[in-house]
Amino acid sequence: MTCVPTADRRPDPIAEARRLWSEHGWEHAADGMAAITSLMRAQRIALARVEAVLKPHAITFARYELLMLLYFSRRGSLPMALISERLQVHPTSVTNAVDRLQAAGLVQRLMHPEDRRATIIELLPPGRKLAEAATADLNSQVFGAPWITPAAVTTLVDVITEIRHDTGDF
Amino acid sequence: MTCVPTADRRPDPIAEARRLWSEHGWEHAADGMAAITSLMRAQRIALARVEAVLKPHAITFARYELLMLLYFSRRGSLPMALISERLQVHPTSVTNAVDRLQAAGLVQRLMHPEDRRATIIELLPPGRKLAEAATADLNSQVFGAPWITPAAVTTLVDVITEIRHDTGDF
DNA sequence: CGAAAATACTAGGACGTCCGACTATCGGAC
DNA sequence: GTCCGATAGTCGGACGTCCTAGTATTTTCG
Repeated sequence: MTCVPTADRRPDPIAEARRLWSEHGWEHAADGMAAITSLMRAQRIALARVEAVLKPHAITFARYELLMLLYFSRRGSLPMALISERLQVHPTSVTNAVDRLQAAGLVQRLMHPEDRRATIIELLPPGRKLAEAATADLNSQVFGAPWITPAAVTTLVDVITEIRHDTGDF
Repeated sequence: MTCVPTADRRPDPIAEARRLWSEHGWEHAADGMAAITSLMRAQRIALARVEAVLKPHAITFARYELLMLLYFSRRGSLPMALISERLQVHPTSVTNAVDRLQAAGLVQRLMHPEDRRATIIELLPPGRKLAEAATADLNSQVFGAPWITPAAVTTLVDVITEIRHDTGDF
């Protein structure tokens, strides 16, 4: 048992909300509410941790993800539409990220040789270097750090994978 | 076993990334990377579902949460500092949300009778009405909907609660 | 009692995400 | 062959989140 009430331990706001939901006759929706609220909060916590590590590299998680996608691609370049699909974000979000990465000299826009509508984004050497350095830091300080038990990590991935699959995410 | 490859089922981008992480010698960090990436994606999916239901009410989830906090308070009013603490968001985010709620006539700013630094936010009748209507919709269409198995929902909450607790969230 | 530290809130700005609208370009269908 | 729908990207705007000041007050303490 943990959770011994101490002066500096505030009660969990989400557990409180869940209790209130039940008391108001919304028992059937209490867990769902708690799940979604938890998701929102956990995402902000995780993002803050990641961005703190990324900050010295002058990059954000959104841009890091794009960089890694290019990093893992065979030619080090991908069309924007494919980036949008893989990252599962709106095309305008990709435009936004690419603008900043390009301004930082990390990637380059090239025109597609066969489809003049499409734009190819190419990872430049500085971008590749930054991707490797940032990954080393993230792996040691966040992804591979024991901030939570390994079992819980895999459980989390499994549950979310189920959700994502059931909601047609892939 | 699910996941039979079909023409309209793209491979899971996160599972792909996890595999690449392992292949590049980052096995120790692969699960952590997958967990955080999953969290980011799941949050966006959940938020999109919630906001779709909230849209007809002309409100966002952030403002809905603030409204519900006031709704559950004894006097129907709370100081901004307390709202910031309970919602676990930055004070400026509360200012932002209150500005919009006030503009919509859903809440009201009052000055604290004893501390002239503080501001009390009071839920107005239209705000209370909207909170009830929005909750009814959310409970039936999202929170209480079988978008995922009940067991998975509670597992999700449990795991995230563990993460939140371990990271000092409460 | 008065100065320093803590607290409450707001202003301005950076970012990411999405939506709707708009311009090119590609591909079929007739 | 030409027109029309689908596709690729970008632009402008709305929002939420955070951070860094900056202004009031209140509290603490020398």
